[in-house]
Amino acid sequence: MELNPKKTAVIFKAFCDENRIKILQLLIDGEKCACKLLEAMNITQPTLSHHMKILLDSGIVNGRKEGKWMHYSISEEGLKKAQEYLDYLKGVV
Amino acid sequence: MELNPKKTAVIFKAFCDENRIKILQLLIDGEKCACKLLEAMNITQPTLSHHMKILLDSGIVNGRKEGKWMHYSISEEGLKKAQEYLDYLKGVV
DNA sequence: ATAACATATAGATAAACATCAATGTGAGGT
DNA sequence: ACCTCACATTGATGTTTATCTATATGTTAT
Repeated sequence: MELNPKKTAVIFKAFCDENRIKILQLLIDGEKCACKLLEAMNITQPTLSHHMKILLDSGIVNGRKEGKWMHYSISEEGLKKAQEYLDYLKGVV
Repeated sequence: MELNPKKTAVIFKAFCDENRIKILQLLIDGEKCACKLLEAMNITQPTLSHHMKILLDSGIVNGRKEGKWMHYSISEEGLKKAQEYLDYLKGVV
């Protein structure tokens, strides 16, 4: 079980900002490139870039570069880690 | 499913601070009063009070007043909501 | 009623964070 | 080589958050 408080906090940073929740929502139906996310969000390109960095650092989102484009998708593995922590709190683990 | 980005962010605020993760860790083995949490943490009493408020607002922690003492415990229901959101992201729901 | 205790609230401050405009980087296309 | 496009990085700014000291509130014991 993940017991390091700092690391755990970094994982859940993914979910504690309104715009990042919106971004995750957009990724539910599969991988999207940054440009698609940008046009769906009401923020500037550098702000999106900032949020994507936090999402990558959290492990909740995967990034894949293809030519000029950056493709983002939800990480099953990252989600699993977050779920494992919640299970741990629940006393399941 | 919880779809409101703002509300979802409030739930997960519980987990995105190092000290709150430590507090949740202390609550895993059952209900504890604020004074017990305080002596286990390296923060002042008002700072603990501040974090407990955020944890209550998130729904992840329950509070119960008994005389002078305030007893806190992890909320199964709150955790369930958080888990449902992660399941939703996973495409389970 | 008074004192002591547990917790909350108010107010101040510093650090962290979200945001933007401007600029840098690196990949294709001409 | 040059230009354009997609994205990242930098630097500045305002807002939010974490933290503290001081004080208020409410409960119990004397």
